[in-house]
Amino acid sequence: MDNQFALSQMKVAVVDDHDLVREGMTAILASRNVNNVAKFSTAMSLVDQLDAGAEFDFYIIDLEMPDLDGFVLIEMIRARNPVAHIIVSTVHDEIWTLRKLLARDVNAIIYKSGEGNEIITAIEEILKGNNYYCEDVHKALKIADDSSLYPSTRELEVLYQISQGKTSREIAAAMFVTENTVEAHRKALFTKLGAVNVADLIVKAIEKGYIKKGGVIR
Amino acid sequence: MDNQFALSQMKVAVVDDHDLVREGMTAILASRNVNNVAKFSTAMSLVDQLDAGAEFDFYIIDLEMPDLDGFVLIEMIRARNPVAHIIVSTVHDEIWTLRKLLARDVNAIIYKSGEGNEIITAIEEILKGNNYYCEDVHKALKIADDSSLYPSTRELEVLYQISQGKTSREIAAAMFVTENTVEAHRKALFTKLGAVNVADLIVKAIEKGYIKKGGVIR
DNA sequence: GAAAAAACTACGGAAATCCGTAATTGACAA
DNA sequence: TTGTCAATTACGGATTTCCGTAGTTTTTTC
Repeated sequence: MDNQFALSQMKVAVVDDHDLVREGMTAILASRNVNNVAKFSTAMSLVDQLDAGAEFDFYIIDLEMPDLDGFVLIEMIRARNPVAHIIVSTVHDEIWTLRKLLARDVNAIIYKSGEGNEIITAIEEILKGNNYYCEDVHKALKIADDSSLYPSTRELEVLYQISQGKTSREIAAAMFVTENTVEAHRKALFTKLGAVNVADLIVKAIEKGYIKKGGVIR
Repeated sequence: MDNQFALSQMKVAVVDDHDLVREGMTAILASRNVNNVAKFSTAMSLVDQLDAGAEFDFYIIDLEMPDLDGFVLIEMIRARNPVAHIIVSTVHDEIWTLRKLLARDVNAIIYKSGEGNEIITAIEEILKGNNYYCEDVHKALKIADDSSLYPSTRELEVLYQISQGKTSREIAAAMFVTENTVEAHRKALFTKLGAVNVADLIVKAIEKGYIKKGGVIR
């Protein structure tokens, strides 16, 4: 089987609300003779097409879209096309996001900041029967698996409460534990994130993706 | 003078280290028959070309590049081509970024998240002799001009230091003022951002774009 | 079923924060 | 020129954070 030939035969759906990204992705695919590309600026427009009988070999999707949560979209695609090859192109390196994507067994994860032809590599690997996760994903997961650096669930709960402006006393009340316990978790967070005070803690937590802006940690 | 004709005649330089953005921008320009586009993945590769005698009508540049600060690039372009039309395409909505861009009198500011053909609008406006700043820029500046909500320069300096994990005492030493002064600025920040403590202050400051989150993200 | 990790509790004390309130100086604008 | 505003300084006191150290209980994992 000629790989180059197989690649150019693929039907691809690109879902991204950013014009720039959508056009860029299409241009990169076109440079490898992948011309059968359908562009969608909203999640629902793709779902509508699928319900109307459309089928694609690859779905390149963004996680943040105005009309639908990316994870919901993944499940909607899978419901309509169980063997769908799903490639997630994102800017999120939060460990939660990655874990949720792996749990949903997406076929590839690449960052938008990566090299353009990484998308080609991803498609080729999937055609060979492999999954493709970019280098930074592997790195993030490696760090996360090192529990000496990665906060526990309980600690992340405290972290979230801190980010909401709660004091240790308030957090203790909300979590039904003593203030001492909260202080212990707080202490663990400091050492694990290498922070010197709350301000530093919050900055580092956001940098490392433990807190999303305005979001909930799951 | 036919505007459509003028547009398609333009020589454009696109500088962005992201493959996706560079290709996307080029594709959008091509859709309006702007085909004389040179792509640069680093700032210095453009500067080298300029030194070798190249000239462009429009420079579409990103602010964050691995090899050179965006503001430095702007000045290097202007030094080589004083009447250069510079369009900044960015993700930064921090108010001082915008202020610095306006101070350097760039011809257009657009966000990467915006509509694709906004870049066309920008070029057309510049050809008419106007500057073009996207809607969100106007909004950000409007909020910033409401001084009752917007921190002063001095307060922003303190805010930055806080985000670096510095204590009031350390900040006072660094800024050559008393601890009391720092506390006063800190207090003003709290009321202006509506924060209840440092953790909250940092979260809100990042949300509002007063602090950029350096490092890990993207 | 034992070892390891996570979760919880405790406490004393130093350091830093947060709060209210108030006053002075200099610059720039109506 | 008079008034507003940014920037500065001041202080006492309550609250909260931060640090070190140390122990118990529960849950997970091999």
